[in-house]
Order: sequence, then structure tokens, then C-alpha cells
Amino acid sequence: MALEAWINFLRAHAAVTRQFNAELQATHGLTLSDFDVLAQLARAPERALKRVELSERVLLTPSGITRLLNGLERVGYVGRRECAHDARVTYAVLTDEGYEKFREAARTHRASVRALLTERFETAELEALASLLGRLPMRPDADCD
Amino acid sequence: MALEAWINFLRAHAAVTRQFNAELQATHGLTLSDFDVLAQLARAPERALKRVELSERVLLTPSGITRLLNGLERVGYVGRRECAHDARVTYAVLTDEGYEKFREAARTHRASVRALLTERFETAELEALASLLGRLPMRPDADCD
DNA sequence: GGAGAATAGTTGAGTAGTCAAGTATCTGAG
DNA sequence: CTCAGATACTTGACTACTCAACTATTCTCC
Repeated sequence: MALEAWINFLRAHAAVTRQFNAELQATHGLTLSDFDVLAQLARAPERALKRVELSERVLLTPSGITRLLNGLERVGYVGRRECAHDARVTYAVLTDEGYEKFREAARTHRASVRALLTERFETAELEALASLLGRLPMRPDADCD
Repeated sequence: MALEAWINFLRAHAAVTRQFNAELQATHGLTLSDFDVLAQLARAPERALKRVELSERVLLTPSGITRLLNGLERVGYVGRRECAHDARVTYAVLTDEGYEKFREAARTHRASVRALLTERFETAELEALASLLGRLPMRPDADCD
């Protein structure tokens, strides 16, 4: 039944993010969102991304991205680079330090995620879950796809 | 792969809650969390629940519940009742007005959820999804169950 | 029956985000 | 060439929480 699935989804999200967030915060001083943008930058070409692109990928508003990046800039994990062709855009670029930080954090985070999930699901189930979740809208208001 | 499932999960949550929240806000002036506690109260015996119970069910901290209930009390959807046996507890009780509000909101919310999900999944898939999600921890730090 | 630990709830301060409005830049149509 | 929009951010004011510290009460058990 639809509503039950939805409620399970909400509860599970709250419980799981709370745990992972706390873990990431405690061992690396990073938010889940921080980690998410670090991850996006790490896999982007030249480790740089426009702020707008970033906001689309991590599902924050542009202003959310500005503030989040302020924090990451202050601690030196990301820097700014101007765009030659368009003076409106500034790229967020991952510094070497930021990349290093990401790699460390990714290792422990990946391990926790894997632990949480493999403890509860068989491989086939995990694939099924990922694929089902993948069919949900991945951007706000994408019900007209 | 575990990490992929997790990322799909995060994105889907952000996109979907954003949409439902906006919808609920626009048509009924309620937050998803507001709706959630209204729903918990509506199905509780005598439509009353201790604040602590509420906080466990909707996965907010006790202080979050206090503040959320402040709002719902101000607009008259919930009231307070003292407990005869234990002077520490005050029950949150759903008023008739609050119950009415919940019923209205539930109808449209249920319809949206159903629409979103049935548009993307077969009945069997939905059951599978609900059951898989149901295996995730439903309370913070419940990895030792 | 009284001290100490646990439980229910609130509050002050802080954080992570939102939205709406603003600035600066770019693009395209007449 | 210019002016009307669109686009890329940033900022101020707000919201919805969280956490830590507090009060008030209730259990425990010697």
C-alpha cells in the first residue's frame, strides 16, 4: 500500500541520516551535505563545478549552496575560480586538501553504509532496492517526466 | 551496490519531500511534520499521546516536539491535558478542529502519494519496496536490534 | 522516608537550510 | 546598439529544527 511505503520511507530516512550524519560529524567534522558536495566535486572534471550545477546535483537551493560552500572555503577544502567566458559564474574547485579529506571520509562512510545495508539485505535485494528507488523523481517537481 | 542505493535514497527523499511539503503547505498550511503528528494523534486511543511518545514516533527530539506543538496549539488543532497519575506528563490531544483538518489534509496527501507511486510502480513492486524499506532501522541508532 | 538516579518536558543558543529580493552579467530581438 | 529579459550568484530575514542545560516530578532501594 502506497502510504505505508511512504511512511516507512520517511522514518527510515530520518533514522539513517541521523546516524550517518552524527558519524560523519564525529569522525571528520563534516555534514552529510558537505560530504555530498565534496563527492560531487571529486568526481567532476578538473574537480570543479559551477555553483548552479552543484545545487542541482545535491538538491539544495542556490543560496543553500552559497552558505555551505562558505563553510568549506573557510576550512580550505574548496576554492573559487572565475570563469573566463562568463563573469557571472564562479566555479567551486576542490583543493588538494579537500580531496584528501574526501577520500578519508569516503572510506569510513562507505564502510558504514555497506555495513548497514548488507547486514539487512541480500545482494539481490539490494539491487532491487536501488533500482526501485532509482525510479523515484530525483529532482524537485519532476512528476512531469 | 550499497552506495548507489544510498545515494538514490537521499536524492529521492529530498525531491519527494520537497514536493509533498510544498503541496501540503499550499493547500492546507501544514508542514509534513505537522501532518505526521496530526496523523499519529488521530490514530491514537482518545486521540491523545504523551509528548515523549510523539517524539519517538515521528522521529523528532523532544524539544522539536515542544516547538512543533506550540504551533499546532496556537492555531487550535491540538490541546493539552494533564496526566492524573504523573504530574510530569502532559498529553497532546487532537481537538475536533484538528481532527477535521487532518481528515481534509489526509485525503489530498494520500491521493498525491498514491499518484506518485502508482504512476511509477506496479502493485507487486510497491509491496516489495515497502517491505524492503520496512527493514531499515526506524529509530535512531537502532543498529543493534 | 530520604538521597540519588531516571524521566517528562521546556528553554536559550546555535545551525542548516528556505524564500524573496537584490546585484551583476549575459543574450537576443528590433 | 540598446533595452528587455534571462541567468548566476549573494544576502537578509525567517523557519524548523538540534543540542545542552535546566526544572519538576517520580521511581529505587537502603
